[in-house]
Amino acid sequence: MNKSLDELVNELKKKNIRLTHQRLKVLEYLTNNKNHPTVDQIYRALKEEVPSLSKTTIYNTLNYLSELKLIQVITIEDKEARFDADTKTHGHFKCKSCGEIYDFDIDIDLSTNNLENFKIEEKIVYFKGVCPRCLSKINNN
Amino acid sequence: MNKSLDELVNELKKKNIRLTHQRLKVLEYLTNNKNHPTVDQIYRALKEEVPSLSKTTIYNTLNYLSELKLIQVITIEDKEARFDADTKTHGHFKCKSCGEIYDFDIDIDLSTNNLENFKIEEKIVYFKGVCPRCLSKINNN
DNA sequence: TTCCTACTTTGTATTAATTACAAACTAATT
DNA sequence: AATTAGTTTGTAATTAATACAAAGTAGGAA
Repeated sequence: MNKSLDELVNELKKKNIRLTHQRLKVLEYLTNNKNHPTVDQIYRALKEEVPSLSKTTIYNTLNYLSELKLIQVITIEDKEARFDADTKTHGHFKCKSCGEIYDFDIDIDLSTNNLENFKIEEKIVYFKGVCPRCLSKINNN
Repeated sequence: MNKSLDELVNELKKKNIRLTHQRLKVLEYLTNNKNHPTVDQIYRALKEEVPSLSKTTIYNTLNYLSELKLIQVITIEDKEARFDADTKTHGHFKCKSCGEIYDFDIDIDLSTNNLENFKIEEKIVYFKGVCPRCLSKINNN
């Protein structure tokens, strides 16, 4: 689902999860910035508004929210984790040229494999290549 | 492709890649152990036969071989990279209960998404859940 | 409103995978 | 056998992420 901030806040309230200023800010940032930010990006952006903010809090909050399935972790980069407020199953495409990460729909049924007796709980799909913008740049040179 | 050690060695020779004892041992280990080992597992296994072996060499070799597309890196675990001598596009299923990683075929065409103008070079598919062995254990308790 | 307490935040220290680097070594050719 | 470009090795550095304990606070109780 692509939930609004209000919907997310209501889910937290329903689950009796303490609604701290920091958690609200992180959720707000993620719902407003769908560009799959890293911990460091979130930290640097929020540090201005919340000067006391600690990176550990960002880690705590993001880990907690992803346990609660309110956000999604993306590890398409080997090094740094990225985060996505959109928790529906969808693919991520990483452009090897500009580094941008694009969402894409997985409209086919991925479950028809040789995994008959497996209980599938998560489907993670990452594609890598070159995005249209970078392709057109290359072609115009 | 699921290549034999000989085939891999021939590919290295063809590409004029220096055939060191260490590289051969790493390739040999990967072709004999299809259980997606980590750097540390490879290191500990080969250290006995090649006492001088350094972990940096393992990293160097694995990075080099994956650049050459002779092996595949699996980052289904956030922490540690795993390696696979099978370079054909296939999925990896991780059992959340026992940690085992299973290969599975991707027999459907994954390219029919909203990625019309993208140049797709790599398709990475990770599923997570519970494997049949663990499921039957749970059911028998 | 004030108090209380369990939960949260924060900063620092630590962990652990990976990379950087330079000196010693070696595969493959001359 | 000599040469050399490329490789291995060990140590040090990097860096994302976690552990931990002290200080702070949300939210309910009195």
